[in-house]
Amino acid sequence: MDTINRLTQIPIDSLHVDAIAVVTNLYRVAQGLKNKMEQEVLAEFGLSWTAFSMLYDLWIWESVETKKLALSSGVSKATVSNITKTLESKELCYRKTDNRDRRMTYVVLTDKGKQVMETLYPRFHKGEIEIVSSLSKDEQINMTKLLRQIIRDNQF
Amino acid sequence: MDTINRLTQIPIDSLHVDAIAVVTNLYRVAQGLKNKMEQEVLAEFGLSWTAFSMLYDLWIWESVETKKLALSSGVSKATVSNITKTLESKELCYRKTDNRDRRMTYVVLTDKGKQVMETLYPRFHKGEIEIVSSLSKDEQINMTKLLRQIIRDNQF
DNA sequence: TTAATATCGTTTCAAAGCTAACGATTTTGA
DNA sequence: TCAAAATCGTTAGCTTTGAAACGATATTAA
Repeated sequence: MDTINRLTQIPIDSLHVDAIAVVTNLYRVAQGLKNKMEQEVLAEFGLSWTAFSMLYDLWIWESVETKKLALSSGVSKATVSNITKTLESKELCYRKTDNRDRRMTYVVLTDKGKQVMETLYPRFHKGEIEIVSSLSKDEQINMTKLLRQIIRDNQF
Repeated sequence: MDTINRLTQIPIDSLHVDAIAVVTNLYRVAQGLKNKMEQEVLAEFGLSWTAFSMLYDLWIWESVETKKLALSSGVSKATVSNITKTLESKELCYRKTDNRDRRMTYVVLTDKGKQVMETLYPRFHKGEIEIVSSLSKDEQINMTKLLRQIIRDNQF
């Protein structure tokens, strides 16, 4: 077969249609996920998806290094700097430089931040459940397995 | 069982851990995907992920209504307006108002835009393949099936 | 010891992105 | 027919985002 795709000029048998489908649909779901959550849950609290994601980390770990926040949320350290500044102005967290290594900064959750998460999280979780309720429990587990495989191999 | 999660105060049997895992890992992969592509492929062409996504639509359909671009990319119409403005300044596309309904605007790919896509797309596609190569062909197909299920049920 | 290198977080600047308000156009309904 | 409502894309004003440059601190190497 020497059939050539009209647009890409790539031979059809070397065009990985399945790979395209995975990437396209993956991003579409993530985008929909983010938009839905921001509009239906987070807007009321004046939080962006990333801001929530950081607050969540702080909720779990109490205090987290700036660098770890960036890695965990998949954004640049500049973004972490900006967002924690916003969160700090809302008194949801504060910054604390490490005395042992004064280059490092810890971000710490305030009591107010904790209270916000306690009322916010149940609603967020409800949204999560709604979104993936299209899948059975087994399908959810399988999906997670495949996603983790991608994360591991690409070091995301 | 009346065990209560320490943080959330939600009874453990009503905390849908599988749903959390799906959402978390899904977003992480999408974010990694976007970052990798923007850094390794798109940066060289001065294009963002969304800008590329729109150019791709234009490449396939030649001309697309602004509204459809927004839906397809999952961004607001204001963003489409901004990005097409940027693309227009780079002479990769131009705008054309519909004569039948003068409220509507079509975005059309220029020859230069077409040329850019012809050299850019093969590289982008290579990146796509790399990223999902962790999965077998069957796993890719299965993943797409599950993702489409979510998209359909949530109307993403 | 001290100069070079590395690491960390912030700042700067530009683009991306959203909501809301707006003007222009079309459709609807009385 | 013609005012009210709906629809479309842009603009205004804002936050988010990242690359690069920057200062401060720590580590390494000679």
